[in-house]
Amino acid sequence: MLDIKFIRENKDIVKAGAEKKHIEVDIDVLIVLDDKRLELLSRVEALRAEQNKASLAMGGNVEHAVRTQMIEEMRIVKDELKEKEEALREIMKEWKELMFRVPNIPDMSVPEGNDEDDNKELKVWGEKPVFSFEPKDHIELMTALDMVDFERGTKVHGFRGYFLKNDGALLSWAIWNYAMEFFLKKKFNPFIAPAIVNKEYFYGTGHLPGDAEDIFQTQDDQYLAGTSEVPMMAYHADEIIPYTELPKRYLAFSPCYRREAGSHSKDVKGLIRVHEFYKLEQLILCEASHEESVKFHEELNRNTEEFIESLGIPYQQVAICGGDMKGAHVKSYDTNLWVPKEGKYREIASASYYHDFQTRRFNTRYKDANGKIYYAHSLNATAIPTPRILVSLVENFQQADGSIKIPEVLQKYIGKDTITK
RNA sequence: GGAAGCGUGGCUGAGUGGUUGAAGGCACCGCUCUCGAAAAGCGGCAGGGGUGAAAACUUCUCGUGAGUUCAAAUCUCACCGCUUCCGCCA
Repeated sequence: MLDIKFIRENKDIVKAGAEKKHIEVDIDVLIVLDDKRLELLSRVEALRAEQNKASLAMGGNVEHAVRTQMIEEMRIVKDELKEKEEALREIMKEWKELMFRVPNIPDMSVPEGNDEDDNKELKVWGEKPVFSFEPKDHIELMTALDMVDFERGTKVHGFRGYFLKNDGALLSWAIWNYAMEFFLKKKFNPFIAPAIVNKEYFYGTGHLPGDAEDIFQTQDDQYLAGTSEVPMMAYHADEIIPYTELPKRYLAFSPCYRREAGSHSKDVKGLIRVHEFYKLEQLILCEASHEESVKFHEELNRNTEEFIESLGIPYQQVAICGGDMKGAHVKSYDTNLWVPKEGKYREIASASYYHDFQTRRFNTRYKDANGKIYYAHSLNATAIPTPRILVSLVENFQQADGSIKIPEVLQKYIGKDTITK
């Protein structure tokens, strides 16, 4: 959410931002609506002031006749007040809907573009493996090694279902344990977050109203979070944090649920795109400074890079272009891992910052050294998602005999150096 | 799931229709006193919005929402949450 005052004073910047993101929203209509809102608001307040004044007078000793007359007068005020309040409510409904659709302004450094094909490659790391044999995909590899069961997964869970089993399960635990140790060295507080979250908080992160189709819903009007960003941002909703406690640095683990509506034909097989997965997420709340946001954004992104580097998987780093960016984001980097069988990089992690766009919606503020109150800045970045990471892991480290070499850093967590039959 | 009770400021706790945004206490921040500290005394201390250059004026918020009333923290209804007891349960 942007500040309505900012929107009024910086119409052109806001319009240009929406345009860069290819998001349609009529700022002029919003401002006309806001004019009406302010007009009604001041009338409502004037009427209330009258009412309060009379009420105050009537609290004291008043002659009966005067009192009766006052009540009569206030009846008229009341009728108009009711009418104006109703009108204001109607305006506010429309106003809020529009305000939720106004996107955050992308940073100058965000590349122009329409979709993910226009994302800008920033760097590549690692040597792509050269195989002396025809490499297999992760489905074939993991099935042969009895690490995964898609057939029964589909039987039990439905489309996109899977069971991880044996070394597949152990490898997942190894990654979680290693990742916990790795990221906690970066001074995060570890959390396990709920995935069932009240609907209102999805507006805070920007997942609603835009992505409603992609979110599972319970019969109690709670939604299943597709990332712990939602519960972790909601954690400090409606709070004023003392500046001494900033920055807040959280490493949250949670299951993640995504309906993948609209991607029915994409990645229908394997572990790339599933409805239920697990993710360790980095999240930071910091003071309201662009420089701080940029600093932490680079840091979070670098953490992810370092983690992937320690596993030894080749990756590509891209800056998300305007047209591929979500409404709430100021800037995003994606980390894409090499998938040998597909011969391309696939997304594994995403690091973004939001300035105070999310915290305005969550009403998460902090008090600085002078006692002044500001909306905090928020950032988040994937630490590691499972099981998607297994795709690149097993495909890059497969051997001619179908076994999989375990990256050295993971070996102590799984107790072996190779997964064999 | 059933029953009873309860939701007031950072905490505690008064307040059952009219100068109550809310007494008192604690915590916190200034100042006085002191060599310093403690104690004591004095003062300050919620957040949001509107108009305004500012001073200031004004409005909203006592779990949330709706209602009754000229007027609601106080009355009514619904919802949410908490506590205790029973039931069920990893």
